[in-house]
Amino acid sequence: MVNEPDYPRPLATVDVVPLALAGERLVIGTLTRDAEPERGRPALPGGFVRPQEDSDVEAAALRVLRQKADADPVHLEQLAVFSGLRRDPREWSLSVAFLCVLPPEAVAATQLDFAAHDGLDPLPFDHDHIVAETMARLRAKAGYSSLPLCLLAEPFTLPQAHDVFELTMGERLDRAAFRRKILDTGFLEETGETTRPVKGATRPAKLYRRTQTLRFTPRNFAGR
Amino acid sequence: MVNEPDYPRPLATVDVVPLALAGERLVIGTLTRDAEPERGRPALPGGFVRPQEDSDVEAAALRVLRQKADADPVHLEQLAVFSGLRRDPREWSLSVAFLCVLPPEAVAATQLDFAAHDGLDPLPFDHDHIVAETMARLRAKAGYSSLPLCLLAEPFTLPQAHDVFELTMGERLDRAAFRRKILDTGFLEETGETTRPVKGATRPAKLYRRTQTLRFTPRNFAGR
DNA sequence: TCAATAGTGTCTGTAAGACAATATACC
DNA sequence: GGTATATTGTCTTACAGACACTATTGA
Repeated sequence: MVNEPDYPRPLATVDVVPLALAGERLVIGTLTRDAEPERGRPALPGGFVRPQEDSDVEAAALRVLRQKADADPVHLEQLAVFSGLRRDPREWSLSVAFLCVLPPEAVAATQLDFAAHDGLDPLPFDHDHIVAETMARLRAKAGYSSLPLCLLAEPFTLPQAHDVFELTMGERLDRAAFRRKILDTGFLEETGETTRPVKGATRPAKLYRRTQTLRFTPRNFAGR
Repeated sequence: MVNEPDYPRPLATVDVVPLALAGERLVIGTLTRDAEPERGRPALPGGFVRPQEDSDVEAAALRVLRQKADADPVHLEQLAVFSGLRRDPREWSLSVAFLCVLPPEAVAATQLDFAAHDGLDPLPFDHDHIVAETMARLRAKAGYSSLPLCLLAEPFTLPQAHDVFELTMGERLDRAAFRRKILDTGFLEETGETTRPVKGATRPAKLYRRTQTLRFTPRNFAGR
């Protein structure tokens, strides 16, 4: 398994798609590249896998985020491997892409430049493709997991949760149905606190935090 | 992006989890390793990524399957990347694992040794872990995709489809509900033929084949 | 009191699960 | 007709979507 002298090793990298909530917008973080190729252009944060430093590829992604962007994710998950000559035609490479959720504070507090996910300027390499797959994954998981909640700063209200689900799914959700369902899942627990009305006179909302589990039981295709 | 002389490149491999249907059983294919380490033990088919031969990691997986196992998959999809020192403690490596569905004929016609997925002897490296994640993925996708149909030889009957979904999901499915749903999805088309009764006297069943699309719309968490 | 937002109750249609009934083959 | 399997019909229940109603705050 270890010796295969005839074959050169491919370049192995990680690329991170940093997602965050900025007001009413879902935004994606980029960094201006400081090395060739594509030096000076914004691109997804990424870097080489360093076997001597990184215990695994997740650790490599975290290192890249911390070192290059000064960012700490709420959630990080493998998206897929993108490989071949697509990225840099000069050399075959293999990149493990990660979907990364940052807290809303990160929009102001990191080295990243954020832009609306649907208003990004074209990115170099295959990064547009990686972003598209990330958005598809996020939307899909909004259908059967609590992933969108990671975008919110805790504690949050049910209307906020409702809004972030609408945003990530890209469709209207009935308020009453949403509340019933998400409260049934056990993903939320009340903090006991409520908001104090900000703008004038409105009813205060109960505050919640996430419970541990990120996922919940998906519905079955063919019944039970 | 290309030059980073200070850091050695990790070993990049692919590992394939070959799934097939053998009678009433879901089986997994292994090969006896012909190289160190773990020489002589059965393990998942795998091999090095060869940038000069393989256009991407999917191509690498296909090459490994064809060259080492003489097998041609009906379906191949990335499962995840497993990385670090887990596999071979002697060297950090990065393996892209693939879920692979073989047709039932492959059980007799390939170099692979097949064993029931729940009766496998312990495999070397982290292969048991990879198999476990594969089975979880298969089960999950049975809930919202037509993936299990790839396990069947075409044409097939609705009772056969029903059985393979029960098998992959690990639970009983109501026959009538299953038929209603899967016919609604548009994943099946009638061939116009029917089976001829094999054992004595039974009603013939209509025969179907898969339509192109592998996936269908998942149900939404929070409604529409 | 009003305005604004949070939260609940109720009706309805759809679809899944249970299960019985019917259909079609060969003996 | 009898048996075995395929296929369909029906009833019930659960739940999502629609939507209106109530609750709670500060002005």
